[in-house]
Amino acid sequence: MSKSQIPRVTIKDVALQAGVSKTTVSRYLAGNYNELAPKTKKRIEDTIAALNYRPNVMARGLKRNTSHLIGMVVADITNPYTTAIIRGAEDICNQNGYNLLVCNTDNDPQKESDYISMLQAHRIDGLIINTTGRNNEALKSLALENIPVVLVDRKVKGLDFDMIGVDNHSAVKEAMHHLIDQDFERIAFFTEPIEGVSSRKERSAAFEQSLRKHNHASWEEIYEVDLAKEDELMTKLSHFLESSKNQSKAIFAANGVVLLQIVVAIQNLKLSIPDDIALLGFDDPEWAIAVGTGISAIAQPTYEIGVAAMEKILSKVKGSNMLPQTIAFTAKLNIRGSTQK
Amino acid sequence: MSKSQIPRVTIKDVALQAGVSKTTVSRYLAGNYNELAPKTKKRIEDTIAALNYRPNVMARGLKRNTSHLIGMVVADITNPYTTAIIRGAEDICNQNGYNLLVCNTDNDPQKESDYISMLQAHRIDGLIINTTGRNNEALKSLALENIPVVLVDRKVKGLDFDMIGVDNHSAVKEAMHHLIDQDFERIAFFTEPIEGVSSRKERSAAFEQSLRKHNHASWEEIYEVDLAKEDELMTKLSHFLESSKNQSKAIFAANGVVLLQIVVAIQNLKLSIPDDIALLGFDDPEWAIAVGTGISAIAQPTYEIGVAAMEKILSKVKGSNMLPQTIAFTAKLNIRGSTQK
DNA sequence: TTGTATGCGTTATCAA
DNA sequence: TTGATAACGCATACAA
Repeated sequence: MSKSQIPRVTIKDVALQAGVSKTTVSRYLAGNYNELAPKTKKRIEDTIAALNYRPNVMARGLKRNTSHLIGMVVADITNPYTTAIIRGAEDICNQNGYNLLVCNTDNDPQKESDYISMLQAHRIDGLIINTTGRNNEALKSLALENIPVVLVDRKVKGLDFDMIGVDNHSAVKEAMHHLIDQDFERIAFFTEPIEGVSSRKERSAAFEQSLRKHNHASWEEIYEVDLAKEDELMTKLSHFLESSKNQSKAIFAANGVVLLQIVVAIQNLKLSIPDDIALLGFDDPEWAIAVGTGISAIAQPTYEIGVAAMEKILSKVKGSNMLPQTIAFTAKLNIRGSTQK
Repeated sequence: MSKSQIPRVTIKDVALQAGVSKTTVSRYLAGNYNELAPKTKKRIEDTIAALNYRPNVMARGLKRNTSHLIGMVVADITNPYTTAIIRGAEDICNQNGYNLLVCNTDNDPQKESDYISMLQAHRIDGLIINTTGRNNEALKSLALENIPVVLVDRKVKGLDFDMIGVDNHSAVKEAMHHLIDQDFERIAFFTEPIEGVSSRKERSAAFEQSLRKHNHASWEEIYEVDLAKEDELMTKLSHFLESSKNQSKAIFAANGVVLLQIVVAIQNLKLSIPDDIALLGFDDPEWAIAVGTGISAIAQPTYEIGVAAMEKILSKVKGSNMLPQTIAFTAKLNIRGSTQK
C-alpha cells in the first residue's frame, strides 16, 4: 500500500540541465526575454520542452500570494441554469489562465459554510457564489481578506458585492401581461421557499404587482413549495385545482426546477396543457420546447451571466477598484403552446 | 487600480500570539495532541479561533507534495449525465477534505489537452476524466508522474487505467429485446460520432448484434450525427423516415443529448410519438417522463458512478496499488408510452 | 513537552 | 546579461 514518490521536475532541474541559474530560468518563465541572451533563451526553451517541465503553481502561488484559483459555489449543480453559467464562467476563466474550483451546496447552508472555508484555505483569488443567503458572515470575512466576491442570481441584504442577474421585474411583468391578455380566470405562482433568496422575492413581488395593476389582486395566489418534501407540490397543486374548478387557469413556475416538477405532476393527474391548465416557466430549459406543444418560458442569457460574473471577478483580481454594481440582463419571453388557448 | 495586499494570518502569527513556537502550533494542526500540554493546546486553540486562522493549503502542499485537489475533466457539463456524476464525485471528495477542479472541454481535444496541462501545473493528486479519446499521450504523462487516473464512461485503448461505467451491452440488449417484442418493422440507431468513444462503440455494436441475433440483420441502420452541424440530424432523420414509409418504426437514441434533439426534430415534423414513430433513449433525463406519454429510456446510476470514480481515485491517492479494474454498473430500462403501440 | 533549523519550488532583491 | 540569496507558509528531523 505504499506509494513511491516520483520526484517531479523542478526549475532547478531545468537550470542544471541548461547550464544556467534558477533565476535565469525564472526570467524566461516570466517572459522577460529582453533580459535574456537569445542563445540562453533558446537553450532554456529546449530544456523545458525536453524535460516536459511545468512550473509548480503552488510554489508560485506561495511566493506571489495568488493561487490562480477562482471559487464557484453553486446551490444546485443539476439545474441547467447553473451549468450554463458554469460553462460561461469557466470559458473566460480558462482563457485567462485561471482554474475553477466548483462546489455544489445542494442549497445547504452548512455545506456552503464548509466550502467557503475550504476555498479560503486554498487561497482562492476570487469567489462567484449563488448563495443560500445564510452565510453572510463567512462572505464578509472573505471581503475582509480582500478576496473579491460576485453574487449570481441572488443578492444579499447588507452585503455590498457585485451582483449579476436578470431583470426579474420586467421579465415577470411581460409574462404576466401575456397571461392576462389570454383572459385566464385564475393565475397561480409556484415557487421554492422565498425567504432569503432575492430572485424569488423579486419574481413573486412582480407577480403580485402585475395582478394588482390589472385589478386582479384577489388572485394573489403564491404557493411556496419545498421540493425536498415528497408530496408538498402535489398537495398545493391539488389545492389550487380544487379551488378553481370550472375556471380557466394558468400556473407561473418561478424557476426551471419547479417547472419540471409541475409538468410531471400535471402528467400524473392526466390533465392536459393548456386545455385543462396553462403553464409558463421562468427559465427555459432545452426540453421546454418538446413538452406538448411547447411550454412558454422566460429564457435567461445564462452563458452570458457566467461570462459577466467571471469578467467582473477577474477585473477585480487584477486590481480594479470599481464600486460594486448590479448588472441585470434582459430575459426573453418565448411564447409557445402551453399558454395559447 | 492598485490592490492593497492584506496580509493573511499565518502560523507565525498564531505562534507569536500564543507564546509558543511555530512547531508547536504545527503539532496542534496535525492533531498530535498527545505531544502537547493540555494548557498549551487550549491556548493555541483559542488563538486560532481569535485570529480566525486557516492553514495555507498551498504552503502545506508544497511541503507535503500534495495539493488536495482532484481534477475532473468532462466532455459536456451541460449534459445532465455529467452533472449527476459531478455531484456524486464532489460529495465524496468533500467528505474527504479534498476539492474538485472541474474542467469542461466541450468535446474539444485541444481544450482537453490544455486543461490537463493546467491541472498538472496545479499538482492535482488525481484525475477523473470523461475523455475525448484524443489525448492519450497527455494521460500517459500523468501516469508517469504517478498521478492516478480514473476514466468515466469512456475507456481508451492502450491506457491501462481504472474505468467506471455501465454495462452497455446488457442494457442495449434488454432494450432491443423490448423493441423487437413490439414487432417494429424498422429500428434505427442514432448516435454521435462513434470513432474514439468506447461507450458509443459498445452501444452500437450491441445494437447490431441484437438485430443479427433476431435475424433482422438487414436493418442495421446506424446513423452517426455530428450535432454541431446544424442540419445533419434532420437530414439523416428524414432519410430514415423516407426509407421506411408505411412501416412501423422505432428510433434508439444513443444518449440523452441525441434523444433531446430527436424529440425536438420529431416535434418540428409534426409527427406523433409513438403512433408515427416510437422512441427509446439511452440515458433517462428527468424530462423524459414528461414528453408525450413518457419516453422509454435506459437510466444509468449516474450519482453512483461519480461516487465510485471518486472513491477509486482517493483510495489510489492514499496509496492503494490495486491493479486497474473496469467497474460496470447495471443500467435500468424504464418502459413508457413512447414504445408501446 | 517544546524549540531550532532546514527545505519544499518559486520569485524578488540585490549585486556583479 | 546573469547569478547568489532570501523569503513565501508550512512540516519535519533533530536537539534539548
